[in-house]
Amino acid sequence: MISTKARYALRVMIDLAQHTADGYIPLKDIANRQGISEKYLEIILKTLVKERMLKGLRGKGGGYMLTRAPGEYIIGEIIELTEGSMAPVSCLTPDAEPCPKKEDCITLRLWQKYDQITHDFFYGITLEDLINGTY
Amino acid sequence: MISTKARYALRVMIDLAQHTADGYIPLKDIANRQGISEKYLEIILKTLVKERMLKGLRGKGGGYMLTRAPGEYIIGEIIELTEGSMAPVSCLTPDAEPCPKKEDCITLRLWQKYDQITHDFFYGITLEDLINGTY
DNA sequence: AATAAACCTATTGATATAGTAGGAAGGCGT
DNA sequence: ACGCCTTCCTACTATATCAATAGGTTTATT
Repeated sequence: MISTKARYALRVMIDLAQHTADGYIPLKDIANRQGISEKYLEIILKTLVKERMLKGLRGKGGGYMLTRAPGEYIIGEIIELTEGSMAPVSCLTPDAEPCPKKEDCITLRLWQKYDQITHDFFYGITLEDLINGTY
Repeated sequence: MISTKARYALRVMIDLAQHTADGYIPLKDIANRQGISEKYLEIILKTLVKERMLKGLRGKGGGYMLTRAPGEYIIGEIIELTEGSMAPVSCLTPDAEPCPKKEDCITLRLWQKYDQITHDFFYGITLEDLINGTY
């Protein structure tokens, strides 16, 4: 189940994409529009800034702003960034130690296939697609 | 992320399917073969029995047994039974109260599509497919 | 009667989630 | 220079879920 962190992140990105013309957007505005606690959003935006998904400017007239065009943001990237790996089982996470039962595991292929499907889906859609519904 | 409950359940079902000729299989045998704690497996098998996925027989010579042919078990059913809904977000679970922002929600369609893909994948594979690799 | 097995209720420790609190640092307008 | 606004940073907390454990009761077979 995808947690609020990734869902909120996505909603923030959409919000910013819809207000690119307005320059820097304060966190307060986003939080109000989206009905999310300011303090909690702060944590989420912190990671997005750290990963250069968006930039923040402090002080009066400051706020947040996208660093790329909406079409350049992959939905899968945003989710993985805030949520961690989307792997359906722990043995398929990037940092998982190789499973000793790997060769005999009948379910491994199932999870791998589902992992692939998931990846293909979320990496085939951009923020622009999401907003325009072209997917 | 799919939890151990559903993953263990699947492994138990596979184990039982591979030993259908041996009559009732004691929990201890399954736990030993799969390397899972007996006590924890008990909890999982309890739900599977309650939902008629398999039947248990008490007493000496007892154990667990499938109630259908492996081809009659849908993987998605087994997962949902042990894990609860596979919905990617809480607002898409069967018992979710209708979201007030439903009409404006830009991400709703994304989650619905992914939910559909997930459903199609796991409901298109049976226990028999899983064992034979025919999927 | 002894034994072996499923069945049942309750408890625990660890971890993740969602959110809160308070302040420090930086940039802007007057 | 000063005050204001806003991001940035560290730490804390309550709640829920996950994974597992413990101990006992019932049922069937030999």
